[in-house]
Amino acid sequence: MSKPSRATAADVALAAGVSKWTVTRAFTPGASIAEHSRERVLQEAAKLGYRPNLLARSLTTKTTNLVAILVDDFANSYKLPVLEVLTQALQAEQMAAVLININQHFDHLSAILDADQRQVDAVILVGTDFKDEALKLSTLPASRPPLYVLARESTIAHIPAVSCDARISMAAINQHLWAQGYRRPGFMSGPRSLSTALGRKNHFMAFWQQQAGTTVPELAAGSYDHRAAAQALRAYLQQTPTAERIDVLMCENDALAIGVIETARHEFGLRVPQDLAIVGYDGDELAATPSFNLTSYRQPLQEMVATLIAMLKGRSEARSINLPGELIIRGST
Amino acid sequence: MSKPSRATAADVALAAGVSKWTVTRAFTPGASIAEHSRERVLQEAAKLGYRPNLLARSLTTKTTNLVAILVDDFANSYKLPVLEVLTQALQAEQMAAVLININQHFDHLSAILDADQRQVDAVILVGTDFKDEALKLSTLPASRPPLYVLARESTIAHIPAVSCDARISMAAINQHLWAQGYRRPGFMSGPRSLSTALGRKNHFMAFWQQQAGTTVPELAAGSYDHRAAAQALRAYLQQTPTAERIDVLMCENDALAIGVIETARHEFGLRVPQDLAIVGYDGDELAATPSFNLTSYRQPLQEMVATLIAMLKGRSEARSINLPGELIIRGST
DNA sequence: CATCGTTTTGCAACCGGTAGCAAAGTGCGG
DNA sequence: CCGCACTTTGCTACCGGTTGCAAAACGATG
Repeated sequence: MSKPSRATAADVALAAGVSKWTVTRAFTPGASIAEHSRERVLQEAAKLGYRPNLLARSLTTKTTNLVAILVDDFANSYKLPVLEVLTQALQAEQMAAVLININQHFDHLSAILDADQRQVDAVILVGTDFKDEALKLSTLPASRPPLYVLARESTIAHIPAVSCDARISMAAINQHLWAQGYRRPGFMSGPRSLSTALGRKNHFMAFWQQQAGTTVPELAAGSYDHRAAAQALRAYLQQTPTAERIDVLMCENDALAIGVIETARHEFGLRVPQDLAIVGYDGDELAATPSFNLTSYRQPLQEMVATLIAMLKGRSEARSINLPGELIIRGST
Repeated sequence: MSKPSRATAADVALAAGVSKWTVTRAFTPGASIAEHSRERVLQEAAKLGYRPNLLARSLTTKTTNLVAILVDDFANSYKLPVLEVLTQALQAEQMAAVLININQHFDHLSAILDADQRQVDAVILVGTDFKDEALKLSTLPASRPPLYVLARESTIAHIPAVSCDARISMAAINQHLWAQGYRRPGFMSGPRSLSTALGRKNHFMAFWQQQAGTTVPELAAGSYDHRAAAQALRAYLQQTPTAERIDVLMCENDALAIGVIETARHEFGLRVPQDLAIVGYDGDELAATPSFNLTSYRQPLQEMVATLIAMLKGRSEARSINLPGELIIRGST
């Protein structure tokens, strides 16, 4: 009475004078149905405001067109464009994204189990990694939804990842820094994860070791948070005499780089890039503003997302892929 | 064989030597079931990796514990903390959020219909509004999921909104500006929506009209985008002689304010706050950094979200509510 | 040990669709 | 006007749970 319950296929069938199976067919692209009865059905459906219940459909088709997106790092403003591009690309494929917030109350495992119960078609880890939880992965039911990692190299065998090529990008950055005359580089790292073994840090450090025998000091922020970056820089500057300091700091991403610039300038009065040059990674829009004017390596976000979606739609083989991005040179180096 | 299909309640029932209805009861809090058989069932369920299929459950219970979150403004970095707080609060209630990207390919109406087909329990419009689409709302089926508006006043009758109180916040800001000696204020507005009739702009302008008979010029950015803000400021400064310019600019949110600061400083060489003072709105973390050091009005995000969730869980009456925030005075005024 | 109230369990029906097959309808050649 | 192939429609069964009621088991009481 007060809540007019939704019209069902049976209601439409009655109104259109056909069986409910014919109604389903009218809403199934490519189904075998006479043109005149499809029109009749759609007309009645519109009149009754009928739209197929996707829950019921999913129950039999075993596909929900839902993808879970796991995010654990809301302090990093680059997550916003990632979410934007990802949701738009999914929606273009008639899919939708369930955004799951990973934090101390809700870990990766709970999130995957939860997503699994909701029968999502896939789980995408966005710029996050399992760390030591990787081991627990084996406790997951064998029938869990397929996992993918976006914008971070996968540390877990058999889990495909789409990321920006660390080797190529670091080569471009190092070439630029070397050409600019920098000789005392430092590296600021984010969360410690197993992936560092393959990641940006190692490629960066290997270059300087080979090229000049330099051991690059690591400033460990511990997380991709500008406050953590500030803290790590503070610690380094306080315990390092001016003469021995690095002349350029490569930051694992833009969020760190921005924290570093802020702290270097306003807390230590350093000029960027004269006293300390800074390089970021991601290509966050914020870093492009005149205040920061940060040299950064832009990740090919659109292509990465397109590649990932091709995988999960089965249009392309699911395996880890590294794509090249683009070095954007600005005033911070 | 290759894909071990999920265990169902019937499988667990067989293993535990009970009927499938007993299995359901073991997973239903407060159901009538003997303790020993509950344990037996849970034990077998664990062994088989069984977890109830939420799709099937939702089909009969008519509740999905899914909420659609509609976002149309990914350029505004304040959306990230909003999403963080919102998803966390939902997850604490065993709910999950479907993030829907509103853009030129996918408008509000399509999003609501889509969410409706997925049987979401509610739709939350985050800091967005219908504008002229409000009219089309009547074309929605009467049985659509309940709509809520977060962080924006609702322009549509009967749709509850939880927002930051514009009257109180603007009074605090105006009092501060007046006390600081500013007398020639300007106002930068974002998207034109019907809600402006009730919103920040009118409260701001009304004060200056009453207090000093001043008509406040409006700099219309058209959207909450720092580039649009830059453009609007540029247009204003270029056509206004220095002597006639405003001495303080109230921006409808922090994203605009940041664009304004950037442009004023780096493009026009203006000092903030000496040549032009700036006030923002939201309390975005980014605005707190030394580079911007923006005076802003912090929205009570946690409380707003808690209030909204109380409404949609039916714990509190669903009606529009305005909550007070807090003026944070920094160096930009 | 019969009786009665209470807890626990089983069952038929249903939620709203889809798969796959069988029956009915249609058009065309001979 | 019949037979055949092809299109269209209807139907049974099922997806994996939940609802609400009836039957069974339990346990205390007289």
